[in-house]
Amino acid sequence: MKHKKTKITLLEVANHAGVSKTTASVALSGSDYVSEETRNKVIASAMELGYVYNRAAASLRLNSSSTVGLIIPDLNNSFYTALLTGVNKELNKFKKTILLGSTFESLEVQERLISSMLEHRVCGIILFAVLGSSDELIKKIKKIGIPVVLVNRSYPGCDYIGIDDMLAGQLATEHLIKKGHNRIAYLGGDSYLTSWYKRREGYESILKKFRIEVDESLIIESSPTQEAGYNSVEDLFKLEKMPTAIFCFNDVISIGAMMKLEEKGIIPGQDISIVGVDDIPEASIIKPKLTTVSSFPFLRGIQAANILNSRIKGEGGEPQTIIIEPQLIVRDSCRWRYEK
Amino acid sequence: MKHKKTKITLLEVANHAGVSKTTASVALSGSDYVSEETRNKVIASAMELGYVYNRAAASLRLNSSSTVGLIIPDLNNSFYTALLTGVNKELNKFKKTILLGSTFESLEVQERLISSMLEHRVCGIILFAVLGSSDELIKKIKKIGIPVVLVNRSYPGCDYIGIDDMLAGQLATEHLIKKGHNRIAYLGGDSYLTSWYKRREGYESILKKFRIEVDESLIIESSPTQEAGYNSVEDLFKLEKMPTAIFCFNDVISIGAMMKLEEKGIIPGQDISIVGVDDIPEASIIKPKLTTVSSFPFLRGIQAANILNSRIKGEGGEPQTIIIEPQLIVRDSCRWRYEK
DNA sequence: GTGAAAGCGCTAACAT
DNA sequence: ATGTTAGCGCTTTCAC
Repeated sequence: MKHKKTKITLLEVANHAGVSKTTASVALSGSDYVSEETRNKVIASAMELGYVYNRAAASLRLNSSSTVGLIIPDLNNSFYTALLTGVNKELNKFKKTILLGSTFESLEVQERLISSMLEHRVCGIILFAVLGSSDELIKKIKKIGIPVVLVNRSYPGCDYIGIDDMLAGQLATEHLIKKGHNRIAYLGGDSYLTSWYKRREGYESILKKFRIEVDESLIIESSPTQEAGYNSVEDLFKLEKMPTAIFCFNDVISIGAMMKLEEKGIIPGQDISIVGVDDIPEASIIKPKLTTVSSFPFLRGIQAANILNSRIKGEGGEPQTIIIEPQLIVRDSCRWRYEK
Repeated sequence: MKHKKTKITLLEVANHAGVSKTTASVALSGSDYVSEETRNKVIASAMELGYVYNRAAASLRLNSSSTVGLIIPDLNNSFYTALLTGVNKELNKFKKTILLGSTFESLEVQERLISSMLEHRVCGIILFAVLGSSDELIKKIKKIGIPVVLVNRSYPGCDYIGIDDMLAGQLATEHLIKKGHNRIAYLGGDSYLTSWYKRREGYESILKKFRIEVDESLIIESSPTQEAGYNSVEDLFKLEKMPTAIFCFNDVISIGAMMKLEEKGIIPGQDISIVGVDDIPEASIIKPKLTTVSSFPFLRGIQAANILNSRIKGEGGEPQTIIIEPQLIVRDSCRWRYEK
């Protein structure tokens, strides 16, 4: 265990097997330009010598690696973890490894992360861009020539796996209205987010459909985190008249909001109705169980990985835009409300 | 955007700046063996040409990369995500990137993952070994000569960041006993896990201390997942006499158990008391809020990253064993129980 | 079916 | 302070 064993190279394997480097390489790569017999010989030698394939060398030669960069804003939001799980699961099948980066909502970190991945010669990037990302960033990656799959925003020339955010807003709002609410807040999230804007459009369109006036004071922005959700409820209390229902930008905000409401003695699902978006695992753990609009993070992760993989293999065609239809999941956080 | 731009290499940057390749390399690496003036010239050229450092080439040359392998069993367990967050946060500081792998509790996947990371020439590995891992595995990595930090088990020659599992078991059990319980189950987790065994030791030691007989039928094994926790509660119902309290192997099991209990009309924190281990974020979201013994996953992630980093830098010394003292976090899932 | 040889982009002696 | 040079281990024509 003391002496540094000098690393075994392909050449040594070849020598040991009594073939050339080329043959050894070909044999190990599984191509069938070698006889079965030779291949077995080579494999046996590799095993015996404890050969470890050097991907750095291969990457250099090939000018591309077998790693995929995945960049998400926040490891503590289960939405992203679910996405990550999907990506991971699918990429495994293609024998690709994930180079992971969490930006923690910082533009600067995101910039660094992307540079680093480019330096690593990742063969593709799945990017959940942080709030306020410039187009420059994406342009920079595209210029290098590696495929990019976007999850939360579209950009010309990139594949995009999104949900129909407007519909998400509509589903949530309509559910609330049908439960008898007409004073519905839209809580949390940032107007810089395309998704925020679209969900708001959905929200307003339904209000209009039911001839309910849009009340700007019921639209409250925040960052898209649980903590922000918790804090932003304060703004609701400042209103002369509390809403009877809240459509939250996403589930983590819903959870934060529910906690604050409860602290203030307002019981969610009883005194006030709540709908979130995403359907993260916590949504069915919290009490009352959260009614939410699923945005299928796991599924999107799988799809993102698949599209990226086909791009990496050079399968061309126009950039794809996949818009998944969100789905209302009714649980226990909304109650009937009769006219006061 | 059409023509493939041929990649800029260090040589081209050097030429453009009117210096040699070496000088360019040294200048960019931030060493101060070049004049400030030269460095600036080189940096300017690199920027202008859009140079992207090729880590594959550097890795090959250096025979080591700037990536660290992190292997965890389950991305869907927040315990691991918290650990990951800590590792990620700390590694960022050292400009290292995470090559992530989730084994999903499969030995075979773990094997593949480790091989892959070795091929990538990661400069170190943080390993949360899956249940049933053989020593061979770790031996294999050590033979390559890269440092390994273990999180859930110790192994000669490796650093280890664990918690005092026996104490965790004691803390939980004692809390329950002091609340008046004397029929306490130990639910979930697998006896193959060192941590399971140690927590059981703690559990039994406290029972003995209070002269309560150990009842084997109250010790129920399962895999360490939420779903398993949910299912294993069934076994409790089969007993002639239900326990009045449950010490769960970890928080996800507690959560699963609580869900099942509730479905059966037994209200946790009221009809039955529950204590978990880990203190994952969900513990304070679920209702009743879960009383648990914190195992400080985030902190352990940070420490693991730190130790690994110092090993990578070649800082020697004996393998460290850091045992963090778990801490009882009292919330709402345990109630006083008076003698019937 | 197999081998010889070139070269990917970088770093680190060593020389100047 | 800067340049010359020799590989790191692999894949891939192109011969045979």
